[in-house]
Amino acid sequence: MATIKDIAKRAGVAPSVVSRALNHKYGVKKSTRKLILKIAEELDYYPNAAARSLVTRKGQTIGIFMADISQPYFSQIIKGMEFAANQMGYTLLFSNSFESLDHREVFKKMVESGRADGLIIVGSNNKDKNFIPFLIKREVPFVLVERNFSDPRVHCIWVDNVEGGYLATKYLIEKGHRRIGHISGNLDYQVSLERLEGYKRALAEYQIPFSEELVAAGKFLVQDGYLAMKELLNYKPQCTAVFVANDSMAYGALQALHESGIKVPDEIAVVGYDDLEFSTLTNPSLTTVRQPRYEMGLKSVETLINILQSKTDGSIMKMCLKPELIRRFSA
Amino acid sequence: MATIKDIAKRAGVAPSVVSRALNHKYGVKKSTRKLILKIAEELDYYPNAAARSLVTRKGQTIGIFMADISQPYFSQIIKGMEFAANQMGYTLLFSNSFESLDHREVFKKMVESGRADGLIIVGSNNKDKNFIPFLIKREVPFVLVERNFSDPRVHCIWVDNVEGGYLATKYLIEKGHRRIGHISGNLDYQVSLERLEGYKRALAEYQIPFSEELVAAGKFLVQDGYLAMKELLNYKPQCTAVFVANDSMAYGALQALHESGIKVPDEIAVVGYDDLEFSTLTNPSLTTVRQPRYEMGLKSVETLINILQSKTDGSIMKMCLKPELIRRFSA
DNA sequence: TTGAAAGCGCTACCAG
DNA sequence: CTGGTAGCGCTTTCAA
Repeated sequence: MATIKDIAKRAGVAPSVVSRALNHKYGVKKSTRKLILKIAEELDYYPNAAARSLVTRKGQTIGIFMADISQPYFSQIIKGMEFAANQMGYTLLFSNSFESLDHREVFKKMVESGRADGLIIVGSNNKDKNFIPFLIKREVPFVLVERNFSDPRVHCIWVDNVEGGYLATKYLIEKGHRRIGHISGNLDYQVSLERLEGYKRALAEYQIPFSEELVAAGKFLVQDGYLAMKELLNYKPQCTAVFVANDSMAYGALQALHESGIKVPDEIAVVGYDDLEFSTLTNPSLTTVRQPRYEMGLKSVETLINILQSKTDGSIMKMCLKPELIRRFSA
Repeated sequence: MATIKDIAKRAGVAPSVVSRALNHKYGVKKSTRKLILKIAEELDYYPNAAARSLVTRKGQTIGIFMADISQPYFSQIIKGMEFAANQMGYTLLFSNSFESLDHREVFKKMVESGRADGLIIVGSNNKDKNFIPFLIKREVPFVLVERNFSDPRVHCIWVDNVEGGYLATKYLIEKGHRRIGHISGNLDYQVSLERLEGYKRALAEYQIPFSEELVAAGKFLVQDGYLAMKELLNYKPQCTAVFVANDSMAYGALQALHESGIKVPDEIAVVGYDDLEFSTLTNPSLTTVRQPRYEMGLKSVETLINILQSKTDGSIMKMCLKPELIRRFSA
């Protein structure tokens, strides 16, 4: 592996000159730079990341903390992140299954080791309540995705969940439904509460009384949606529509309905939330609320890199993206 | 950030002693080690990865090259990899969308920069034919996943696709089907050819003549399965079953069948390949061939780490895993 | 515009 | 068992 010294020797200059030439900095004669570039090419030179990062204390690397890379929900977020990172010459370092690991340990491995220059934290369901304050105190540059953290020093990008719940429910109401059930997510999570609030807001707007028994709680898994739907079917008079807090649970609900021989959307209409790739493939295809996931990923990385490169005026990014209703055939 | 020197100063020893104590090496008095460990704890010391990797020339990091992290197909492979890596104290560095990038450039960024100690390459559809030979010449430790590369120096882990195709087809035959269609993947890919071969082998075993017109080719996408199924429906006499080379295309096929009002499995039985998570949710749920994806990911990382740590006897791993037929309700 | 030298944090070597 | 020192490959500073 060729080093900067090898190039320097061949070119008959000092290593420092080579460094400057390679980093496109001023202070190198045009002809010398040309020579150096040529030799670097010949020697197939590529800079050693560790050496560089040791002195600059930056590795052009962003640590990503998220619950589970493998969930389809995250795929578009990752894609957006990757796009932005590639554009700006950064590398992404994933800490998968972040939920189940000790946050402080992951932090050490990522940040204290010097591997990551900054962090992006996806999701709101952190078990360590003091983790965000901890990050602030440590003065680590970081951006929160899918979470609006109230501290004014924290950069946040999230989607308006209240609006999403509102859109879904309003759509059902305008289709003529009056008895609308809701399958919520885990009520410990902020997002679940917000989508529920949107649901209530729409009902209120149309003077439809909110009824506790029309709300069944799940934990975002397919199976939960299945069980919750069964539960809702027990209440009479039966609802004619249901707004489900995420697509996975909506798949479960669709299964339950199919099993019970209930026709969708004729007898019961279903609206999901997320717009996963599979939602075009269910039977019937799922009407749902799309979150701009790709954009969230993209923006989060862009924002963080701007901070890392001090290209910001110090203002804090609080970015609330808007959800969009996607009409298909389940409602 | 505390360094090894800070600890040394406080403990009244040399930095080298601290290094040895922290790395659990011999040559440190028990009491000294204890003291050092205590101080390290107090100072919240964590080693700098760049500094260490600069001198050891190892970063405990594995580079993963794959087509697209975000495809559900890869999720289980990644999980297996993560598990093994965590166990052994290694970090995974992903190069997503490897297919569309310049392989040599990714290589530089990963290996020549010193970021990754070794590589795992997932998938067989590399556009750069000479990439594997290039890796061999460079003497980079690497493992191939989902590909049996004939060179005896290359470690490979793959699933027996011929067997998989055979299992699927044989199952249909034993259910009484005689006119069985096949929707293949892109015939440029080795896996497609192999699954097709398994299909032919099963037919031959039962003396069912192979018919070219019963094979329609797709490119592994949902839409391809949809179109291929429509195509197969044009041929009379209609087939009574179809073996589809991956689950995504099977979803498309199911859609086409549903649209045409053809009952599955009564009129046409469908078998897929991969056993994606969603395959339990289709209507009817999909009978398919499961690949041990988690295990592949796990084994690939284990193998590579063993190589990196010279824990092998130099023998080359050629590991062929067996697929398994998962019976559900589409066939 | 160039060069010499210091030093980032760590490990490895060798002498004590 | 311990300590001093060199040096990994690079950037940065300061002097020429």
